[in-house]
Amino acid sequence: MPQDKKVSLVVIRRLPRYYRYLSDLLSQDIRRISSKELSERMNVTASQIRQDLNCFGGFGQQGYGYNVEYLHEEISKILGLDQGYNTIIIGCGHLGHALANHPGFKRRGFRMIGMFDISEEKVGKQIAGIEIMHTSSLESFIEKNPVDIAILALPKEGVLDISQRLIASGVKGLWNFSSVDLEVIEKGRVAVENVHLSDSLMTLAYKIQERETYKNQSE
Amino acid sequence: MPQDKKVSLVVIRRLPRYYRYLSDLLSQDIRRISSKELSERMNVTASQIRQDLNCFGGFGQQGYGYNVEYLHEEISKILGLDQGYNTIIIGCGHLGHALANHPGFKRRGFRMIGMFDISEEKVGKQIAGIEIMHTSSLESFIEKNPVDIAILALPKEGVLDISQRLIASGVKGLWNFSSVDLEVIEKGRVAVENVHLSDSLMTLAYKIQERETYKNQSE
DNA sequence: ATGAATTTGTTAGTTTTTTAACCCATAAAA
DNA sequence: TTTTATGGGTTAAAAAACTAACAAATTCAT
Repeated sequence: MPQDKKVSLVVIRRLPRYYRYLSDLLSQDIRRISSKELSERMNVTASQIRQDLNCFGGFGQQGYGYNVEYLHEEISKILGLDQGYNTIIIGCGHLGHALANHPGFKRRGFRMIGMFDISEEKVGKQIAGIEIMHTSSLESFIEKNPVDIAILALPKEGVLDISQRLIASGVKGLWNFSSVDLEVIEKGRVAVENVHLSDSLMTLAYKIQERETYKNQSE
Repeated sequence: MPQDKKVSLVVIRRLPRYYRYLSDLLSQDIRRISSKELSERMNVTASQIRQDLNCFGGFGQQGYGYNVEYLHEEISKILGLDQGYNTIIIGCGHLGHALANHPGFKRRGFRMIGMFDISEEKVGKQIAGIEIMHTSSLESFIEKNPVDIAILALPKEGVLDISQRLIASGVKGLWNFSSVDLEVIEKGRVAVENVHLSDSLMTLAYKIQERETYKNQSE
């Protein structure tokens, strides 16, 4: 039964992980897998896997388990990876450069069709085969080439202005690498996914500290 | 009362965000803030802020609120940002390059002291003022220069081997950008924080899809 | 073909996380 | 100085997330 009510974000965030493990299984030529076996590989409970998948429908078979290829395909549909997304990058610093060259994206249907920067000296150069344009030509570009996703890899000072222009131009999703919480500002007007690298690093610092104190306690 | 029992990771993951907002307040010269006011800025409940902070102690004052500078300082201690961390990067591709140049890290006490790559032609070159060394000299380097954190920015094929060598050398934390779940493999032997960029992008794809269907429904 | 062993979908129970409510200390105002 | 309003800490209630349990469907071995 296909998705009677809104699925919570914690479940959604686990789907890419399932997808990843299923890809691995496929490349090992494993054709079927039970929730129990998968749960051991992933270090989660089998219950959770079954619950998660059943938010979207019954993909398995009693006594058999899940067909790896089928489930892989279904999750890709759920995530919308079969849609294809025209993607641009705003900000061609080191990070924008790295993201443009990230191998995984193209493979999953994210087509890089434009790169933008505010620096005159970068404009005209190429990154990953794409010519850098000046940010001022953002609107005219999007008008000719519909854009689904914009990757924000620019300093946070410029983010607010740019994101408003992007939304006005009809961009559907923002992948934000700057340290502002865009979803708070643009609440509901666009899909936002933040990647707060600094936050993640701070979390690591905490985990290290925690581990040290834990170690000392058990001595 | 200082931390009677283990604080859950969901709370920890919110701390960097509080820290960020407090930094902003400081730069605006705002000296005090109530949980209510902060909750409105951050789009969370005031209850949650008070609960979260009280996991670590009473930093506020009834009738007054929180002293921004003091709270900012305390959170930085909780996260362990006052410790200082010797950090190396493994893998000097585009991503390693970008991370080496990330401005926020040095400011928060993460000292980049070494970069490593397996490619002979990269060895000897400099990134962000640091000379790239060959991965084979990893152990001898760490012996002379104690390393706290290693940033893994190499293809996943090499990650398992490298992480085991890092752990054996006494590295305390791994910041993993490859698409493997290190914490599953190295369970408990080291602090791990994953940044799964592809997962994040897939989540964005889902959010876009969800928003579209939501839009259609309300028409 | 039959029975035992699997293994899912699903429901019920448990734990965790979030939100609300309230008491009392402190600050600001009168 | 007294009064009033503010607002944190804390406890209690509600909601969300997770785990366990089990009937029904299927496979696999004999």
